[in-house]
Amino acid sequence: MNNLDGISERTIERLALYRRLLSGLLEKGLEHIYSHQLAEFLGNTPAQVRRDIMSIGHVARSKKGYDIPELLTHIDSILSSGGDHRIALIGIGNLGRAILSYFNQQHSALRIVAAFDNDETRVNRVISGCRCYPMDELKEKVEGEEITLGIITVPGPSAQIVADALAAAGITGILNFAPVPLKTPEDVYVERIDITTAIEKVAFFAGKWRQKGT
Amino acid sequence: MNNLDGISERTIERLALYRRLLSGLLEKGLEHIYSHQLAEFLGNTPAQVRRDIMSIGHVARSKKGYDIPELLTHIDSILSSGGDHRIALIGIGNLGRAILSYFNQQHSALRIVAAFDNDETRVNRVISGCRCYPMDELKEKVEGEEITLGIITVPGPSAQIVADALAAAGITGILNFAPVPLKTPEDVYVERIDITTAIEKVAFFAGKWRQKGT
DNA sequence: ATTGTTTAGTGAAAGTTTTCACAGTGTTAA
DNA sequence: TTAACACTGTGAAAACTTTCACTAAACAAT
Ligand SMILES: NC(=O)c1ccc[n+]([C@@H]2O[C@H](COP(=O)([O-])OP(=O)(O)OC[C@H]3O[C@@H](n4cnc5c(N)ncnc54)[C@H](O)[C@@H]3O)[C@@H](O)[C@H]2O)c1
Ligand SMILES: NC(=O)c1ccc[n+]([C@@H]2O[C@H](COP(=O)([O-])OP(=O)(O)OC[C@H]3O[C@@H](n4cnc5c(N)ncnc54)[C@H](O)[C@@H]3O)[C@@H](O)[C@H]2O)c1
Repeated sequence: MNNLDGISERTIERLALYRRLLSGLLEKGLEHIYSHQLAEFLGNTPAQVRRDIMSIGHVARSKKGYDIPELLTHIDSILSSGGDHRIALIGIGNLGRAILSYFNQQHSALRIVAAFDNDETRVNRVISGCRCYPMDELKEKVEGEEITLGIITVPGPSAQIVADALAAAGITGILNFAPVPLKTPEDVYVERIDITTAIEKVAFFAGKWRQKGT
Repeated sequence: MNNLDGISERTIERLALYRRLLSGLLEKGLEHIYSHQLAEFLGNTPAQVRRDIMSIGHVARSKKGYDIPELLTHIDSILSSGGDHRIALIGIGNLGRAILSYFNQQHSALRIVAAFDNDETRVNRVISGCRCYPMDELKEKVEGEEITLGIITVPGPSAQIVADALAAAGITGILNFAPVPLKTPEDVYVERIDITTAIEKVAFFAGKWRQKGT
């Protein structure tokens, strides 16, 4: 399922963090960085940093730490090796609009190019530079605009229907914010972000820690 | 760090899902459920369901499946064993407002009772039933309202400052949406949700799958 | 009652991820 | 030129998580 080329799912997540961090450091004019510095920034261990970097086959030319532009280019090439993606967002509610406004300020390789909703008062306009369409144009636009990923921000009860529509339209990856697990064909990769669960988890562990020590 | 009472971090996340699911099933009048049915709903395996349930020390009275009200009560007692929590949200931007509107429609044990921002045009009003205050009232309100958790929805560059302020005010758990890792005292539990990273991950794996098979 | 079926509970195996610890090597300073 | 040092790359161990596979017990049907 995962683990392409010996790169684990967790490592991919951290590579995205390294990229963002390195990119910022580069802008500040930094040229080199040690694994322990990266670890310090990311809150993990130097050993993990080295193993992550090792797993993409990177070899530092010198022992003055990693060459930032080189490493950045390398990580970038791994992360973008899945190809370019154009994204559709379904569910132009509070969360959907927040994501639209955030996302289309930045990021060039990953762009939300179309948004959809079944509430007709929310469509046929432009939000944060993104065109909004009714649901019955989904398949047409996905195919026409060569959209490959979908972000689901509709209420739980509608999420499966939307996922089915996305899969039928030929999308291969979904980011699901609805608090329900989705059933999709095997060739659709699904990632879920469950904000409510995350808060419940914090509540549990924060409470436990308060009761005990560390 | 984690694994209180032999309950792993992953299990806690799934318990939150079981709770939500069972709660819905109970409302539909269902009384019993088999591990394989739970697994079907959650997209995992019956063995994992049984192990999760076992790990909280639950014992099914009969073999007709789990008694839903009983199991729900038990899971609830575990998840709420961290105590009640009142929550502060910092950063009344697009994402912050989406979370406010969503959260205060539901959930009684976990409530966002105050929101904060350093932009004075955004404070001293009520959004989705939640009072908004300027940052300099943070400590006072956290102490006065007995707030124990914080949700950070400010831009990356401000997140650490806000985290420091929350920790100083005595908060024990943080949910961080800003795309930067936070440094906090050991007795503050931090969970991060990184939407950008999640999309990059989907892009990577969806792309890879498209290139290969499964 | 008896028998066959089905399911929860669980030790042990398998799989995954993180951490340890050290060999090898570039770097620096004398 | 050499010696001391510091850091990377990595095999191996440890820690954690999931899955397998079997036992025992409840249940249903006869
Ligand atoms: N906002 C949050 O902070 C938050 C937190 C946790 C979970 N979520 C989840 O995220 C999702 C969106 O939350 P929200 O607050 O933006 O909700 P919202 O009600 O503001 O927006 C939902 C949007 O989806 C549209 N929609 C409904 N059914 C549809 C369908 N079948 N096809 C197309 N569009 C449809 C609605 O018209 C609406 O515009 C929900 O599943 C919610 O549970 C949100
Ligand atoms: N909106 C999204 O979909 C999205 C996606 C990925 C990440 N994020 C992250 O979530 C966070 C919030 O995103 P957003 O879209 O709501 O941003 P936003 O700009 O709409 O809102 C940020 C809010 O924080 C306030 N703020 C800034 N500095 C502050 C400080 N020091 N103290 C108190 N308040 C302060 C601002 O006044 C503003 O109201 C950001 O870190 C962003 O990177 C958001």
